[in-house]
Amino acid sequence: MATIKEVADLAGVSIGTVSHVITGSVRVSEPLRLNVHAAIRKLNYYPNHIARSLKTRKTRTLGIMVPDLTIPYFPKLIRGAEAAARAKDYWLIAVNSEDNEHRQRDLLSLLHSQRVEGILLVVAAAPIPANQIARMVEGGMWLVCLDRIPDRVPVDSVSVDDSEAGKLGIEHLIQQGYRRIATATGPQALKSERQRLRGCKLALHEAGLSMQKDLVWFGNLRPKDVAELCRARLKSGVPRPDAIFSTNGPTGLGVLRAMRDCGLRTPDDLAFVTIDELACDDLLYPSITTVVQPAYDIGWRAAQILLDRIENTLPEGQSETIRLHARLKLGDSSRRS
Amino acid sequence: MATIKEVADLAGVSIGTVSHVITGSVRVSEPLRLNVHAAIRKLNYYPNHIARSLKTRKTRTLGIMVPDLTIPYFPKLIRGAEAAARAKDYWLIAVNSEDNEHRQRDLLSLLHSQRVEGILLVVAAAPIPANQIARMVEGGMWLVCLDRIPDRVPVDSVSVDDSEAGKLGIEHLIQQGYRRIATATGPQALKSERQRLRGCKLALHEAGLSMQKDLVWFGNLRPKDVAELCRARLKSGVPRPDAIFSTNGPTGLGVLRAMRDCGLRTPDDLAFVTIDELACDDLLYPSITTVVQPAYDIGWRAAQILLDRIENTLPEGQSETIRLHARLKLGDSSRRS
DNA sequence: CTGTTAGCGCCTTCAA
DNA sequence: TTGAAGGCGCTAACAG
Repeated sequence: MATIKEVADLAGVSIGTVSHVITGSVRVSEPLRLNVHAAIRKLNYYPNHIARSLKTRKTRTLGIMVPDLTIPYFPKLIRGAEAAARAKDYWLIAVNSEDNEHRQRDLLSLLHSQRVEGILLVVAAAPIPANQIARMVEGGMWLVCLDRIPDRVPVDSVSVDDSEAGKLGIEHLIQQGYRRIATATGPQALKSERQRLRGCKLALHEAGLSMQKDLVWFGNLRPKDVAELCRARLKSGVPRPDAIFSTNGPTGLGVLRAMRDCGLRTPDDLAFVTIDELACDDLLYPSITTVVQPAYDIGWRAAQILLDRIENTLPEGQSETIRLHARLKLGDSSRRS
Repeated sequence: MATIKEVADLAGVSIGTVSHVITGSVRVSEPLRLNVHAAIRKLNYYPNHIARSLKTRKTRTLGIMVPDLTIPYFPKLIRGAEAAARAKDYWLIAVNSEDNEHRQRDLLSLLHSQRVEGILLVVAAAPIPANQIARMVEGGMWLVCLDRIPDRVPVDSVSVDDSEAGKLGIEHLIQQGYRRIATATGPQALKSERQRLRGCKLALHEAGLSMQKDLVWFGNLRPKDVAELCRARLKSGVPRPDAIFSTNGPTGLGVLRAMRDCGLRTPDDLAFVTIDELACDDLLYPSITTVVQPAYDIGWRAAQILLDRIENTLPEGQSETIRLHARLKLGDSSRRS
């Protein structure tokens, strides 16, 4: 691969001049500039970012780590973050923790070693190793948590207002006349899931109902597992709920599969609402009522904060906490039966 | 951020010794080794990959560029590639071209500048700038094309056997008794789409049918546009097809939306088959018959080839061309009506 | 305006 | 087994 020296030799100038042309930091006379550009093209020269970064101690690169690219929510997050990064001439590299805390640790090191200037992190759903994050921040790396917010770690964070999202869904079901509402939720290691569940409880209480123990179904983020769990609940002797509320997308998918497997139809047999849009939910018949998270915005806002941190335009010593509103998208699955 | 020098000072050794401990390339006595490790931990030291790469001229990093992370097919590709990379202790960074050729050019430069050791590329669907790719390869960058294969560029490539995939779908519909089959296809700038269409034609001919001009619907990869196109076709005076075959996922989504909007049900009103799995297609009612591409495998194989190139274990001067088989996944949407 | 030069942090001979 | 030193390719003073 061509180096700046080869370009300089071919153009008959010094490497300094080539560098000036490339960075545009110093004026260079037109003829030399053209010479240099010609040489660059002829040699198919690409500046070595690695060397540049070593020198400037800047990479203009952000990292984003998500648990699973195949959950539609995360690509949306990434697109939002990417747009914000690009607008400030940063670029974004994405990596995948697969909800594995060891992999998360390794990838955090990797990103750190690659000297990304900041990290957008959706923590892995494992028992969250708060110290991984704390160490990172102490190590001088800017970090913004998205979507899933770790407990007890003072760190910038952007997510949907989880409690509100849960409340929104349950309130809607209550308003539609449902009373025996089951809640299917994900890993309680995640604060976001706990908060959503809290929102559900709140909504029930405000309506003079209580959250029945046998109607809270603790699942995980694997639709297959959730489906199995739900099939058991839906088949068991006890009276069926008249509605199911799911606190996240993958869990919701599992619920829907279980309903299909049990031959139950929504909303005729029981209503269904979920937090997080399911892929192609508009094509499902009947369509699904959804508490929509502003995924793109969350990614965008988080990247904004990260960039502000990097460029030092945010007051230090206090962390930003942004909670965006969820929105109810009505479908047929929660029609009054 | 701590440097190797600080670690050396704290541990009371030279930077050479620290380097030896880290790389493990030279034996270091146990006590010193422990000293060094203690210092590393105390300083929260992360080796600077940038400096290391500059020195070793190796980054152990692969890049993958896809057009759109929100199309479910691509994350699967990425996971496969990531698995293969990880197995050889490489890591993979993903970027997004948004099917924009300018962005593709910039990102290719960026990846090159970042000195990734090879690139997995799903080309943007724009009029494919073959010279972008050729230049890259001439510039000494290893490149493997996935899924969408550019014309006339000798480059390693891995994809599904497109013609076969098209043939598979149409043959199935014919076998189910459908005769008036419309084909909805994507951008013809993509060789893969042309090949798939060719496969369709082939299957029709072999069955003694011909491909009618008014039954080939040229769409794109935006479901919204496709839906509009299809609505027009389905409403127009001419007799409706008795089946629709879509040559890719996003196009297929558009077809389904159009059918829904027109109040047409599958397979009662017309049958439907698509290449590429739709998200949660098992939940759609009725379920969709799909020509499934081995997405994970494609990513995996492509990364394998790329790594083999990098490690120089593949004969030079000829390019690998891998075509994997598609598989028919039966659903209800193509039941004999 | 152009050229020279001193590192950025690390790895890797080579010598001790 | 350990340390010293050169240099990877580039940028940013600084000198000319």
